[in-house]
Amino acid sequence: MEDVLRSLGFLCLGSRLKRIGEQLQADTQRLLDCLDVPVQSSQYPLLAALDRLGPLPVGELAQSLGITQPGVTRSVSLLSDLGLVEVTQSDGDQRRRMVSLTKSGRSLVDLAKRDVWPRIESAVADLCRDLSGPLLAQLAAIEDGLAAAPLDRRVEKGTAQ
Amino acid sequence: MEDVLRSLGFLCLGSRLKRIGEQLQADTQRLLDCLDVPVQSSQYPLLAALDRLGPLPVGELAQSLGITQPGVTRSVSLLSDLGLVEVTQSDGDQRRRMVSLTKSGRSLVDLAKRDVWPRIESAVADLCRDLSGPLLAQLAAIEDGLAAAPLDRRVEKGTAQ
DNA sequence: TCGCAAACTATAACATGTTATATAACGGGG
DNA sequence: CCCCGTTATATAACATGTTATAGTTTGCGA
Repeated sequence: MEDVLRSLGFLCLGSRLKRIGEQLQADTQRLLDCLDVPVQSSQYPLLAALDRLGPLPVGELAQSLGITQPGVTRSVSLLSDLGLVEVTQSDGDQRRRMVSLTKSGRSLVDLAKRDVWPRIESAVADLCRDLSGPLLAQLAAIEDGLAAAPLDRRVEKGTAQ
Repeated sequence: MEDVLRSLGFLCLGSRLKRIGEQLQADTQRLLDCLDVPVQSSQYPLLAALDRLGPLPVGELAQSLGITQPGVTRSVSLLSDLGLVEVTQSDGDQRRRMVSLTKSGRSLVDLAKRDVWPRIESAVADLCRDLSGPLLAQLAAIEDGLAAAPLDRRVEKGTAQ
């Protein structure tokens, strides 16, 4: 069965990038499920942003993640329900709501940084190893690579080094 | 403001690909809006699949697009409401529902193939021109390129050649 | 040939992005 | 000093992907 998105080349590049991204996130999610962490893979960028940049107001968090403010507001309230982040207003400006990691969020991030993220990163790096040449060829290689061995199968290989 | 996804490199590649894909689709949507076509950019792959492969049952359509069957079912019913595709059961197997372009869908695709898709393709090709090197570098170049001149600004340049 | 597992599609529930808009707080100019 | 535009966030409505599951047909095998 012909892969139409691939055949269309540049024309539907956006759809194709989204499709590959979803595949990667789904694979990552399976990894996380095995490791018994209670957060969707798509929430990690937000946690990583707070880890790297410290407490931030909603708007700046949105900017640093490259998504819109309503998206951040929703993720924050989700993570807040899970007890991983908290929202305070201590600042002088009552409009701004500072988002920060809770103790529990801090622990999760520290654990992830030590045990989980390196594995994921090495699995993805393994997938992308030796890629070169035009973008579309690299994308095709990633798709083929994921089809041949999903990320979870690349983790052990990656950490064995 | 640091771009966290970019800093994280391979770790959040999935999120980053999705973000770039969404950006491309949004830019494409703006192009389509100018040209007064009544369909979201994300529906074009389905129409293109029917154009390339002819009438297909829902399941094969899903396979050729690399998305799940419920996603196709919903898009088909949306496009069917717009009168662009139709669903028939003529086949021997009563479980299968063949999806095909209507006359109106055929016209839209023909028009798009002649007037719209070449412009989009050349704009994206322009964006990706001269890309080379490691994947992450190419992605960064695409993001920078889109920030500097969104797709709609690249159309005239592209068609002028 | 009857029954039941497999195959195909539809539906429900959810995830997470978007745009548009409402609400509340800030702060400058008359 | 108050009004009003600007800024920050929340909410609503929608788009479109997913997984899980229900409901029909089909067709094989006892």
